[in-house]
Amino acid sequence: MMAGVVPTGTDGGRRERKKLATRAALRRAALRLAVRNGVENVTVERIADEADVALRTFFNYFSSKEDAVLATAALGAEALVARFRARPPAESVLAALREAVLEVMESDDVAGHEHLAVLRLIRAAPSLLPQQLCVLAAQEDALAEAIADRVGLPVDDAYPRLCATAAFAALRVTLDRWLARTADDGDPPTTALLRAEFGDAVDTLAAGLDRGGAGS
Amino acid sequence: MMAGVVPTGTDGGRRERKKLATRAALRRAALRLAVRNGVENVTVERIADEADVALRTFFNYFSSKEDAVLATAALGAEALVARFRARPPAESVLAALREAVLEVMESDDVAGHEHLAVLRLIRAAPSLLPQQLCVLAAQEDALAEAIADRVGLPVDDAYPRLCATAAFAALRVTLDRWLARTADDGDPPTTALLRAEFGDAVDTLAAGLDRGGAGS
DNA sequence: GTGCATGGATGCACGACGTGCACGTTGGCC
DNA sequence: GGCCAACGTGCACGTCGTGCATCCATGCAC
Repeated sequence: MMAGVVPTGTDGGRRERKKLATRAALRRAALRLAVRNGVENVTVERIADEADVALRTFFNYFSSKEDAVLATAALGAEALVARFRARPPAESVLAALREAVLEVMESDDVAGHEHLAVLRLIRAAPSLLPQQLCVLAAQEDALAEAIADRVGLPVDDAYPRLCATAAFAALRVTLDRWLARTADDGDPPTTALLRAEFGDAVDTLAAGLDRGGAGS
Repeated sequence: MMAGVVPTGTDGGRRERKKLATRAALRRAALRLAVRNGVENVTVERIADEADVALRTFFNYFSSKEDAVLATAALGAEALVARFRARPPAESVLAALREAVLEVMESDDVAGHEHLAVLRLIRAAPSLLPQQLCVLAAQEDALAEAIADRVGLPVDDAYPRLCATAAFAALRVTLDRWLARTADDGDPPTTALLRAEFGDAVDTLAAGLDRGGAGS
């Protein structure tokens, strides 16, 4: 009965596709429930029900509900590193980084909207902060490697790591301030504003971070 | 019978002192057990026993065993901010920060040794990483405020936050690389080496972090 | 010193979490 | 069709974290 119309799928078989689908369903269920009810008021059992799998199955994919919610954030961070790698090699590190950030935030795919939701969620839920920082820290490794490739340094050099860490730090601060305006003002901040703010932060890093003391 | 020789203690009464003592006992018990048996193999109940209090009492002071272990790290971070504030106002931000870090690491008080133990512990126990990053993030606020005071900027300016975050990021990278040498070599790395490494990181931040692409 | 109010320590109970284990089912492959 | 590996599921168990009621030490007023 038409078996094998898509012999093994475009990626690697039905099994793989089902796994991916289950993981995505859990990730989205977690995000949806967390946005609707607040992270604290969501149980893992509820997430599993929403994704129509058993409680036990949830733990085959994520180790906690925070992990599931932040999987969306992790996707965004991975996308950022990928875009950074795709920037023209002639661009300087910080310029490529600035453009990569804006590409991700301006992208209209579903992941972009979900990513924004997670960022807002983290601001409202301090219990997510530790794991989010951990997600960023994990991507720092990937970014450091990408930076090392770009400038032609060995991966164990100090510069790539320092640059990657500082870059994510700047991104975190900028996003935090940008999102704070969302809370204050009614309308969502524009990507143009984000471009300006993150551009300033990057310029500050590029120009040298030090300043004299005593208000000079 | 000699009541009131130390009328209310030097700080604020017996109650206050007992609370502080219990908190310190729990903090140290958690650290000691974690170092000896590994963080994963320590239960909250064991920590409470070691500190000679009830299990329930533990949760009156800390919300998790990670919290208790990292309380030591938090002390170190607070000390760092305090030393930064105490540096001569004429020093630039990054110079004061470099000296403050070295002061903390070179201080011979007990807290210094405990702090080192925690740092080593975190490297070996990924489960502590999220909360450690959270501890640092919490101190970023205090450091940002101190930086704002030093350079004479309002606390809601972007520079103090960016600088504080980047500074902690640099500190984290440097300490990580410094501690990695401890694992490789047999002997513990010297503070002189730390001074050199963190000095380099700070110089890099001060000189401007950007670099051209294409290996130029 | 005596009684009283307050705040911390403790025990208890309960829901949630996270994991090891065994079993059934399904997909992949000959 | 038949075998095998991988996945989903239920079960049990230890741990976690918290609300609540209770007991006791402390500090205070007199």
